[in-house]
Amino acid sequence: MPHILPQSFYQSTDVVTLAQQLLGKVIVTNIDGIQSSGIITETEAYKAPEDKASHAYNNRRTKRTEIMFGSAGRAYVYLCYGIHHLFNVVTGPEDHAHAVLIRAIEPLDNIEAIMERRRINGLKPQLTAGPGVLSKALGINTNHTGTILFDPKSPIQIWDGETPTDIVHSKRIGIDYAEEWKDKLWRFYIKDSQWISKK
DNA sequence: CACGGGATCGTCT
DNA sequence: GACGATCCCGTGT
Repeated sequence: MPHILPQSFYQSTDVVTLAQQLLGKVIVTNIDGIQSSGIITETEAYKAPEDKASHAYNNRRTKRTEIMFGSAGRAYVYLCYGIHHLFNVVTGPEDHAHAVLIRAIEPLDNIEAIMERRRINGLKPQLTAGPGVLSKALGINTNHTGTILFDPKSPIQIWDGETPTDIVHSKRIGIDYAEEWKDKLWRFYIKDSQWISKK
């Protein structure tokens, strides 16, 4: 039987390994009375304070980044380019501003609702492959920042799933400004999946 | 299929 | 006042 991931899952100090372990897990949302879910197929690790690609680089604490310094297993959702809501999982002990950006999912339950939210009719990668579109597909927005992911009563939860056999490691997307940190192979995706934002 | 650019707004300087 | 941890659509090949 599948079970919800406990808070202890998120508490590891090794965010790079956690990003890989999240592949195959299942995000379940219960938002506006509609339940839907998807299998995580692509992730990226962000490791403040040293990681220049992280919003919390150099332990920069602002109203926006504060949640990343809190306890593990909560959602960090922020607005990107004024349009897209990007969903992250906060990991590590308190005061370690680690997070995993979820970049793509494979639609699982209530695909009708997912297609309706996306205004796309058809099961193709553009439906849920990409950090902005997966949030839209599951109904996630910035108001969900702080949501506890290990509570079955929460609007966003993450459940156990099938562990993938082959994982591809690659550079993170869209962080060219991060100098030496831009070349870290901290983006991970399931090799055989078609639900990937970019090969 | 590769590219180039516009959309759009909260956040931080 | 500038700029994104993006996406989509238009153009040209």
